[in-house]
Amino acid sequence: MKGNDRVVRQTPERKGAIEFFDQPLTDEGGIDFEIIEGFFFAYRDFISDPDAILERSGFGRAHHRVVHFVNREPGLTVADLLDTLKITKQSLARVLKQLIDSGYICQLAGPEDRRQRKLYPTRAGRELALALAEPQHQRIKRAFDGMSADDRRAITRFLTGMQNARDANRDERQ
Amino acid sequence: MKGNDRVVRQTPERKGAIEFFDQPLTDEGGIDFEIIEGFFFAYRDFISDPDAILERSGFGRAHHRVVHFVNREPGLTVADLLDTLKITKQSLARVLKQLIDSGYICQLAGPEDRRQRKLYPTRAGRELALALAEPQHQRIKRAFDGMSADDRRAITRFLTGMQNARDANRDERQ
DNA sequence: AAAATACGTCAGCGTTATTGACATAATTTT
DNA sequence: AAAATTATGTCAATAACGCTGACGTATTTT
Repeated sequence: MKGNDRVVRQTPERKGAIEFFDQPLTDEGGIDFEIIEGFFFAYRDFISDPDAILERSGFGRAHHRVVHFVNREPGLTVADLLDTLKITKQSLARVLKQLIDSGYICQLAGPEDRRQRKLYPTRAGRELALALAEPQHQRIKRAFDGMSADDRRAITRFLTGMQNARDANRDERQ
Repeated sequence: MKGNDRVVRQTPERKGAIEFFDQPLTDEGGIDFEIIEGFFFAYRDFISDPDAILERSGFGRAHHRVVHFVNREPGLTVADLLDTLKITKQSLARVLKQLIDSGYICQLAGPEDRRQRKLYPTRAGRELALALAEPQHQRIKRAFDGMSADDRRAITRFLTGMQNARDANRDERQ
């Protein structure tokens, strides 16, 4: 942190000096605040599109993720899904149950290991996934507008680079 | 959606045919599922860094956002903050109160309009904001590693393009 | 036969968000 | 000056989504 040049002292209600800062935090230590904020706003707006659709079905973001990944990889097991989402099975339980009960996802016992529940989207489930992806696709298309192939590759690289190393060995959760 | 080539029918427990899809959703309608997922994973991991720090102080993500924006724009009013965060004042209330009570943020009546509460970070507040930004900065640096200036510009453009148009006229919330 | 695994479920809790209603102080309008 | 509006604070109830702990059941592995 820089020196005290940014510090101001005042005595509100005559109750002893309170030290506070009145200068914007901009580039202390070369930190990319623009990117940090840009990421926050971009993600929030990105997620708000499907939110509006989900509301009509009485679902939330958690349902979105489940529908998305089950469509992306039909036949994945509950354990696979937990591993992808990094949540507990108790958190998944309610959401998954609702999606199954509403007919968006169905379960089939694993052919080799019958303890497993392999998850598949129904037609409604596939249509929901597509409907939810559509506005996000449009938003991405708009953001990509006028960009070169190099630029687009850079963005994919960036998104990958921002992620934690995809763990080879699953971490064991409860 | 494409034809029925991806549809499979089975009769689990002999209870009538259930239609489900067993092929991964990949590029239906040219949708960028990689980017959609990349954004999800990237943001989740990006946010997880400060989470670990916040936990120690007993704070959450909501506190993070408040501390961040108050540091970015000292002297902003409660209304400004609500407008930036797009949450209700009731949601902000508890979080802001905790930050004030813990000495991270202080309030001063507006000099022109004394109804306003202008928000400023204390020294602890500034230090917290910097501590929270640090791991995010490192992550961005890592993702940017080996990228050209053009590439980096593309990413900034992308993050801006993904955002909703910054509303000139505030929407009135409760 | 015993242990481990995959999954489901009950019960309780915390954080963050919501809506609605109302209070207070300060400013603006009439 | 009185009335209306504005900025903020607060009480109460509710919901979504995550957590931990504990236990049950079917199936597979040892």
